[in-house]
Amino acid sequence: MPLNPQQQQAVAHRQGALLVLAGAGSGKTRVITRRIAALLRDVPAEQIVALTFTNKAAREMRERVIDQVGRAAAKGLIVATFHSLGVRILRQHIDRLGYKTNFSIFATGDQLRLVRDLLARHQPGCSASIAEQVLARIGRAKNELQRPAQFQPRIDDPVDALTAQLYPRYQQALKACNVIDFDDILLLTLQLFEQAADVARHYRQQLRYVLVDEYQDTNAVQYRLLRELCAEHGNLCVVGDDDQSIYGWRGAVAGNILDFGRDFPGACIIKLEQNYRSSGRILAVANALIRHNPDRHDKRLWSAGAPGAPVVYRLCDDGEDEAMAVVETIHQERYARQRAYRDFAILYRTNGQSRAFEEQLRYENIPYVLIGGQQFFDRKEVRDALAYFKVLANPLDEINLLRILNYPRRGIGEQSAEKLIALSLEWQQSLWQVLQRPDLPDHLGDKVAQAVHDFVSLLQRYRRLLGRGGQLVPDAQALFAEIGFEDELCRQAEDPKQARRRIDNLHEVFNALSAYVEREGVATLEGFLEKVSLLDRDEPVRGSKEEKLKQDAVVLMSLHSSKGLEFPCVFLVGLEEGSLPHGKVLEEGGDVREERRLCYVGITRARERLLLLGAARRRRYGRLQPQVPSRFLAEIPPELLENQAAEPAPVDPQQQAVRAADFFSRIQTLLKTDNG
DNA sequence: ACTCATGATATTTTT
DNA sequence: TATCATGAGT
Repeated sequence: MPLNPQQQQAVAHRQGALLVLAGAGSGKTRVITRRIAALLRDVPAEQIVALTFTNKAAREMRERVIDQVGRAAAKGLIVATFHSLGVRILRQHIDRLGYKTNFSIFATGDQLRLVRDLLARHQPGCSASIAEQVLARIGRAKNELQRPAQFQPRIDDPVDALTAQLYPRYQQALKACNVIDFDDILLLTLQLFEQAADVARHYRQQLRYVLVDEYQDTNAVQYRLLRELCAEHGNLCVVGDDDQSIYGWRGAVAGNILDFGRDFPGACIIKLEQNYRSSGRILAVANALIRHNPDRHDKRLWSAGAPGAPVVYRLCDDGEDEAMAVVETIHQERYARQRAYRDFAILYRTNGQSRAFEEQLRYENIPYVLIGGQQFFDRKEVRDALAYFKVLANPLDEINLLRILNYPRRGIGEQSAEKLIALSLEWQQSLWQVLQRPDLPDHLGDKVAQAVHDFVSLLQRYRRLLGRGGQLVPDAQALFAEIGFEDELCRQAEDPKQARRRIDNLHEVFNALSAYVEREGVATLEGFLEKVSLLDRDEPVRGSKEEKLKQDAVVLMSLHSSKGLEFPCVFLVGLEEGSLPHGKVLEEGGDVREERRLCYVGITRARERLLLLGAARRRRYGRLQPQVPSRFLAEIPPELLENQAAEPAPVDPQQQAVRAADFFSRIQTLLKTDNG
């Protein structure tokens, strides 16, 4: 299909700043990839950098560029996430900021544990749940470019007061462990550019054409980073949609995209308003809703296609009724249009809302996948396994060292661990150094000291092995066999099934490791950890979002997760005050506009059919409460919606036969797979 | 060190 | 209402 005039204009643009306002479904990715392909004809590949927010987006973008220009022409082109580019730069130059270049990256679990430890040490008797709040404030401060010195606690805010105390200590502790957290990746890269003029100059000269996808999601640090990068050449092309800015709560600054014209005077601004995804009726609803937001780049999505089926709003009695209505419609649509299960998505505001739908889908034997919730690399056994890897790569990582010190149990109890930490503080030595001291028996007793000694020599042995370029996968497996990791998993499990799952998860880590080894020319533990901690897994791991979306199953996910995806048939559920817009936002005087955008994102996921649902009553925290329909419904002119009565549609016999057939085929597949 | 009871708490999560 | 984390008790 040829490009439309606006798309062509965006592709052809060369020098200076360019903002492409790409409405939902307007062929944004095509424009970026075509533009990169066009640039590659005039500019050496290594001077072009395209930045995305997800590894998946980066991977897809690179693939699509390669499709157009060939692998050879794309060689040297940088397509990366902000974070992976940051890590790449930091691995080269972070010593200029006083860290060692073998720094490791903390996952949120590691961060939380550190904050808890600090809290226990400096503010004993604090409720533990406060740690999460403090960590969130630290994260927000970092996203807003506030280092410990700049942090301004709001008066009369106890969490802020605590954060002001802990933030500097947190940052010190990270540095002492030679560790950086996620937000540091960007913050330290910026700091590097600001403090090391030669480094900044080097990258400015190397990266002469900068492209950014999903610009509406950039935060203050990313914005500054881009300014630094483009300070000389000014060749910055950003693509995004202010109407789809839904990460404000994480520090994204919608103002970045709104003020682009002012920030980069002379910038060219192009709007992509032709939509290639949704039916006319769906677009009409989307436009009607988003009009209610002030402060936006005015856009009006339009389609050359047909108006399509009516958009339905259905007010249900309660949550269960809502779930039944959804399932009923799935049956009808499958019957009438021969749709696959994967054509349907159920979108909600909060993950907790999935349950009623899961129950109903299960009851009807409809296959479904849940996206979100606990991620693979967040599971305890996986984190424990990774903790070993992290310590082998960076023994200064005290948090993970403590995590594995007595896991699996080896007789170094909590008392002894406390003692060791105290000694480390007293002697001003890292924990790793303390563990290696010959005089430990004097402080811990012989038995414990022996256990510590065995632990240390185990780690040293494997460190030496891996340092000499041993076989990554067999060595790792040998380590876990030696420490009895799987035995520990069995011992802790409540039932054999759980044990099996956990062991499978552990094996999945090895699979990921060997996939990494196979892919990479020079495979190192550090390299693997980097991939893992940036959530960058080239092979979609079992249970990942990519993997799940491939199956033929109804998809359940939060509105946030749905951004960037599309489905023939979308159910947007829980359209009630308190759910969407979310109650927390209403209570705390939050940003209702962002909730509106969230709703808009949900609507624009639909290609052919869109159903909006809500309940008149809902169980909330165990109480049945009356619900008020979402204000967003009132913002859509009634003539654009088909109101459906609450009573379920009568079931016709033929349809019932289809349902029965579905049921039996499910049973059969179950029987087949269960035989083994 | 493990189990059980109690009580607090309850958004969204690209890296 | 469900979940989780913590603390008392074994």
